[in-house]
Amino acid sequence: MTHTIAAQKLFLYNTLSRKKELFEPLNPPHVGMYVCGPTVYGDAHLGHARPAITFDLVYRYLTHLGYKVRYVRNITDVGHLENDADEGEDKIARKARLESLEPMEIVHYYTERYHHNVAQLNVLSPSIEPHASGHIIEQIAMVDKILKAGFAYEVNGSVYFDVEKYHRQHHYGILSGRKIEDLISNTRDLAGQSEKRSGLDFAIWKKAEPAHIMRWPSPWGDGFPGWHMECSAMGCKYLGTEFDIHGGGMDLLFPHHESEIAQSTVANGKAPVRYWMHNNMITLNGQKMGKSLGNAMSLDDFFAGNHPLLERAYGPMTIRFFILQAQYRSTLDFSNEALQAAEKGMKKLLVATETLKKLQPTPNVPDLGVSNIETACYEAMNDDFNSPVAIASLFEAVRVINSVNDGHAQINAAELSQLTALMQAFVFDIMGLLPEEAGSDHNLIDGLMQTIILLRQDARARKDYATSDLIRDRLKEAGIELKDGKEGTSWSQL
RNA sequence: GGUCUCGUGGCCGAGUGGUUAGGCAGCGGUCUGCAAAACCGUGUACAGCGGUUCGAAUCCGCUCGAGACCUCCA
Repeated sequence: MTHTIAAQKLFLYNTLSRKKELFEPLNPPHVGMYVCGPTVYGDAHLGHARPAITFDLVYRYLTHLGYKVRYVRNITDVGHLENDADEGEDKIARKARLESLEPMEIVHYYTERYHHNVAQLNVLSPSIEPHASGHIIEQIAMVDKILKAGFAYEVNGSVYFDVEKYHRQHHYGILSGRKIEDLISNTRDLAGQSEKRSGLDFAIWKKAEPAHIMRWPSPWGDGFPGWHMECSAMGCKYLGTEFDIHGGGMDLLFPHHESEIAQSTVANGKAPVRYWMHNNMITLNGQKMGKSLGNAMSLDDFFAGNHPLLERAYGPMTIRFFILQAQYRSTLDFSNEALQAAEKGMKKLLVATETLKKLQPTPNVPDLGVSNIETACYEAMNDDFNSPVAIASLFEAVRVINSVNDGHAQINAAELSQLTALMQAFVFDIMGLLPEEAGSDHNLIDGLMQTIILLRQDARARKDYATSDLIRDRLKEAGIELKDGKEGTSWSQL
């Protein structure tokens, strides 16, 4: 078999080194992967689909190669402040206040909606999905460790990480490439309002004001953990003090991931992550799509076509394919034209997988080059998950399938089974595309259609084209397309 | 202002020293009663200017343009 760990050398781009590196897990065949999940205070938008699908692809491909992946994707439900400089209101708490709900009602509601959306995108469920609010004890323990190590200080019930002290012994900026001198000079002056010794410092535990609902007792009084703490604490709990892959959006690179490294390094005595992976943003008219920018398009709106910029609705698989047609480290600009092109291309690919099932092998015919296509698919994926190049190769396979189906080429039995396995692996298992839902009443419709087709056949035999065209046109209006092929007429839903 | 990334044909999007990316759209052909689908063929693409090189979209420099991060964001 070609798709084994031993046979494939996987290179991935490590943000830490800014280079593509050979992937060598700490404890093969096990792989630990942590990905920053959503803060559940609002509906998931197109931007959330990017990391969900990107790391779903990583998860699926690693699994395909034979790795045993423990995939942890968290739910942020506490500590993520609205404005910050570590001064704003908690995002969840704010939403709860605005809607007069318990914070956990907000969390539950949006978590379920997130789950529903990513399931629509055929994103596999992670191995573990920890909530920040369920790991307060672990976070307190970590804050305590950092304090004891001397890299944090308590002020008035809050605990802050001392970035400058950390930087004297380690390297703050190792991930983002930032220079601490620049950071110091660029940090907003808080005009002495802050308890922090330096604007660079960040809260790892925050005192809860009396009105603050989301609060837990701690050695420093009632409060809540700082946002960066959760990933450090939960990553460590489920994947160990050092694990293989940490993923997330590029916008989390600084300060979130940089601070995670600092916290974990101090608490555990070593850098937590070997390979950092960051997906790029989805843009709208060239500008990043983001909640705070007010240009986010929710996934529900997308699937329903309810947005002024949408010419019509797009299915979840169209969005998945659209995202996979760009390499995850490139920005991807939204447009109706691009989405419609993606939709057509995907349909062509999926139809070919159906056509493939009907192909018959021919004895003693030369190879059509399926092995080359297979090799190209693996090489693309091994090159930092280059899904667009892999998809380009799959279209080569589509050409082969259709040529055989049209009788322009013949395929031998060995290649036919190789091709079948290849398409199953890459289209469905790795890319995670789903065939169009046939619907539970497909058999009923097919029965009706066969009758209609028979009647139309009769009309055509009599050269009564007015009738045959009327049938075809009316069906098209109803969403069913007829195609007259050599071996009779077939139908498909538009 | 600082740090960084990017600018590829009508649209999207790979490639990163010499060799076809691919999809969508367009054009021509085959097939078809006509279509659709499919197949075959078809595009003086690499922001501009200069440099390195036998050779640059690919390396270097400058110019212009766009974006990201530096504050919450996937």
